[in-house]
Amino acid sequence: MSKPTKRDQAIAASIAGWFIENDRDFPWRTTPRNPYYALVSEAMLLQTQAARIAERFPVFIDRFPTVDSLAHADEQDVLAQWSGLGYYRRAKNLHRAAQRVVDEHDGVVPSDVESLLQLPGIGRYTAGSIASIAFDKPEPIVDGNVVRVLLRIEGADLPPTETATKKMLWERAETLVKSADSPAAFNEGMMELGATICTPRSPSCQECPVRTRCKAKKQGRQGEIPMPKPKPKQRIVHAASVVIRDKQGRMLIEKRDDSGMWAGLWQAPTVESDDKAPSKTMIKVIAGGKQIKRLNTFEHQTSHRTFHFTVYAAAPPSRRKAHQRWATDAQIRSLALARPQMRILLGDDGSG
DNA sequence: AAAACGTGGTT
DNA sequence: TAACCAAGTTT
Repeated sequence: MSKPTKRDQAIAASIAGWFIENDRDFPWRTTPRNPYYALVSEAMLLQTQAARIAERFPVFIDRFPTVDSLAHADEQDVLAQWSGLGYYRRAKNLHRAAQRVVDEHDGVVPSDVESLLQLPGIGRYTAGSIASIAFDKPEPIVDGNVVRVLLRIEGADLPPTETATKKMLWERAETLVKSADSPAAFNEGMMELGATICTPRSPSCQECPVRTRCKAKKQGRQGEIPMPKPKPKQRIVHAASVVIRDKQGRMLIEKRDDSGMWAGLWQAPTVESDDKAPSKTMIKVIAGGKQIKRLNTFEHQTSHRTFHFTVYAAAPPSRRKAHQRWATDAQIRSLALARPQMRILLGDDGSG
């Protein structure tokens, strides 16, 4: 770590001071901060905008108010609380992390980065985040917001995903957080600044607490920094799901594999195929051999795939397959479902 | 090192 | 509208 300059100290003080006056009111921002809330909110916030989590966090906490309650919950119940949020591995990791906190740390969320890093789903960012925000320790954090803010402040036209760039950013973050009076306010301030002022496009530089010290602004290049990230390859997947109700109105559902996309979540009987839509024969097989009727189609976008879903209806088979079960609407609402299946099974398109 | 992993907001 | 990207981690 390099020695902080006068400019570094001024930047750290400006951003921490700005945050104290301009923090948004989120349910995990209690006074004082609750380390369990930090654990849960950080898991939810990975790659997800804070405004979206604001509605889901209180519901989750209502269901699992303490580390202990989360540790003793069924994994399916935790996953169910995650329905529609995506990256479902975060929920499994959070659940396991809570169990480890109970088993190995007497139910107290650890405050040091070393211990935090041992917990599943907690990497360098999250460990630093919990240590600094919940415990006010001078630990650096670098998330997408911090990358953008720091590269702009330095006017550094560097590829943000390169190892050398990341190394430099972590060092700058460390220098700055160690020169801040409140590491918590500085780190949260960096992210808040990136989320509300120093936005990816059309940043509000005139409202920025470090506008006089920002090299990108000085050069008028805040719109070009950071360079865009390379985007992942997209695959097209065709999926057919069959809605099957028995006489009592229950629906036939099955559990997905424990690995890969939507691991361990529930769905209507579904086939997927890469190149072209699944054959009618194949769909009838998963429908239990009865005649099928096409209901509707829709697209679903994920980070690496475009799904073309076709939804069918079929009469109930005389006998369900071993891996399938019948479930009432109420039961289905309490299961872990990915967005497309919420739509298929519950008629919930996510808009409400 | 690169790919997998979800879903929705913003411009 | 179609990019672009969000409080990243794991394999």
